[in-house]
Amino acid sequence: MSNSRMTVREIARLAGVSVATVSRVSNGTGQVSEEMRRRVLEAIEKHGYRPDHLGRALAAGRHGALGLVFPGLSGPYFTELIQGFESEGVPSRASVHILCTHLRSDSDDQALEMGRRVDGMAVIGGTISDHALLRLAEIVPVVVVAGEGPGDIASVRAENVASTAALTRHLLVDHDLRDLVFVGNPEGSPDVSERWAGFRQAHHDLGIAPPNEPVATGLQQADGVLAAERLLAGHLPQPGAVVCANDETALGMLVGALGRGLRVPQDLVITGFDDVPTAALVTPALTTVRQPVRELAAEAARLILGAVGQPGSTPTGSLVLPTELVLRSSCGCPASPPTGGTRT
Amino acid sequence: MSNSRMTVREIARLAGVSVATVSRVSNGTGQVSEEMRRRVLEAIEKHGYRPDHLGRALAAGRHGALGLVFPGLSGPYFTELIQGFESEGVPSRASVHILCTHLRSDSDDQALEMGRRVDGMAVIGGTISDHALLRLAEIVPVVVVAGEGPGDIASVRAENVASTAALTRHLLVDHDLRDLVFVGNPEGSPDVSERWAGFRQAHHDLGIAPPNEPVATGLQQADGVLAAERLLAGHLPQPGAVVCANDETALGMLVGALGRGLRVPQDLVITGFDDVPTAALVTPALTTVRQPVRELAAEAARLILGAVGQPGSTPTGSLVLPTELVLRSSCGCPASPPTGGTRT
DNA sequence: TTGAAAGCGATACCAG
DNA sequence: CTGGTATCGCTTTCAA
Repeated sequence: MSNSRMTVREIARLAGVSVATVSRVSNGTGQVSEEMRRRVLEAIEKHGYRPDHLGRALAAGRHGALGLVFPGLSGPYFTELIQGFESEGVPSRASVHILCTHLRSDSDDQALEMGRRVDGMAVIGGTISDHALLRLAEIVPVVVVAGEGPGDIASVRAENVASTAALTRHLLVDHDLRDLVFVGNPEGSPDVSERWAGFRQAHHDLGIAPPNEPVATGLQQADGVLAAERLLAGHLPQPGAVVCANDETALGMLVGALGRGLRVPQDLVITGFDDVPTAALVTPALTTVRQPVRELAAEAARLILGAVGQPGSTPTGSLVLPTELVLRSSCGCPASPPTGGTRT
Repeated sequence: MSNSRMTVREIARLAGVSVATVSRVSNGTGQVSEEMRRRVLEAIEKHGYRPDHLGRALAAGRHGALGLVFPGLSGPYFTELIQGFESEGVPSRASVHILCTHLRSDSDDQALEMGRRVDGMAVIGGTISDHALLRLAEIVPVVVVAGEGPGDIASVRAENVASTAALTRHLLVDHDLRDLVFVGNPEGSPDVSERWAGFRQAHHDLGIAPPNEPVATGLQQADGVLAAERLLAGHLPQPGAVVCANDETALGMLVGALGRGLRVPQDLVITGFDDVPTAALVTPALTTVRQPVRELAAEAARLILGAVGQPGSTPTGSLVLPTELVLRSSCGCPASPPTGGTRT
């Protein structure tokens, strides 16, 4: 019944009409008499005809697809990102291509190649070179997510500096902690770089001696566990608090600390960033900064989709979404804070 | 310099040759004189021409893309899966489309829609209906990953039953544990269903009273933390060991237990499944079953790619990849076992 | 070796 | 309303 080798021409022949009429019926465009419509619909139904995507795309000059380029790190952050992006594409019937550059050296070329297969792209900050980004923007609408692009390429990101500074200040002032250490690699991504900046800024603003170099590590949970080992096992002076670049690392750090018999927050204060689902559930619950990841991705998709129509109109401007300080017990705050968070 | 609006015709005109020659040069097919080749290459270079993907795909009758359908759960498992799949596609210059059904009701339709945009698809077991799978197989080569398809649709999965049974037996016999509880929802996915079966089988084989109903929960870390609450907070009889459906849940359970002041494995034994990176790093290290997730995805991609050439030749047969029992300390085994694991 | 022309599958303009 | 036909960008016979 459903032969997938059906074409407009075949259906037209079978229904005894022209291809133009078939096209009109299958797209609901133009005016078609009831009689014709019935005949065509019947033939379509009977043979299970579905217009070929390639033919349609070629004629329309659109791929009906969006691209997403990310480094390929695992974890809830990226999954959330993908889903936010993808769900925004659904209404526009745009499918999503993904590309995990995964530290490969030919990432630039691959991204460029993807640029010829989609109508627009979102690129996570720090995954490909600025040069490639610029070239990409000549081909399709591009927006940088969680980072900043060169030139006036649009970007969507979360507020990092002020919120991390607020978090750090909270530790320094409200809990009177000292010797904080930052866990994360500022070189690794724009996000971490900004958080590290906020961390230092808080120290500076309060006239407190600048912190030591960060413990440069990855953003996965395993990296957090490893960092815990490096930080807590040795005979080094124990830190007063550990400010992690994201929740995953913080969670890894928490497991590492707990597994070592340390009490959190009594023996060690730990904070994260993101507010992933697990953060609120662990004991002690993780103090962190909530970031609207899904929104970030959705906003990026919207920006791109909006520019797809007008040729040459790559979106511009940079959008910074607000974040929210979420005080829980891993920093020493009472278990049930009066409010879910403080707007930054 | 690099106008993206270049077409074969333009280049042909500019180089003073025919479109056929341009095509031959840009694809390296056929015989072209050195002189012509030089002229064409020059024009291509000068104007930054790159053949349009749509035109090429339409002419070739191929999309140059593969599809991956998954439920949309977060975590290292799926990321690993995506990357394994994607990296296998790269050599064949096939890009990857993804679709997170995310429990949506129209998943079947969306998957079918995707079927018309790719050359082949991998579908995670349990994400779409058998009916849809069958229809999909009429359109493109399909393989089910981590599950079993209807009819003779190919499938690639890891060995679940025997390995979970071996793990359970280890707990029951070597550690003389009783009152084990299984955490995971057998209805949720084929994988979990098989693991639950292995869990029961071990009890049966040893003539031990069958276990209680499983604690049906999701596969994310947060679900594990929640399960810990449900299981450990009440006044219910405490379980002798918790066999989790995957590492993520187990890790969540571990944090939950540790955060409650329980000692693992002295007060509670916890095991997982997958052997994600974090599993080996936490304290105590997690006893689990190693599963070759990346290989699973790569194998699926290979199967699909192999069938793309021959029309109508959907791959068949089911491949079951071996898993490996990894004994670490969360079950009570000594911290450094002599061997990394035992082949199942 | 090279070029003219016929598709690939669908859309849309322009007459009728 | 309906049908013929040019077009989208590229590949690939088929002759020359």
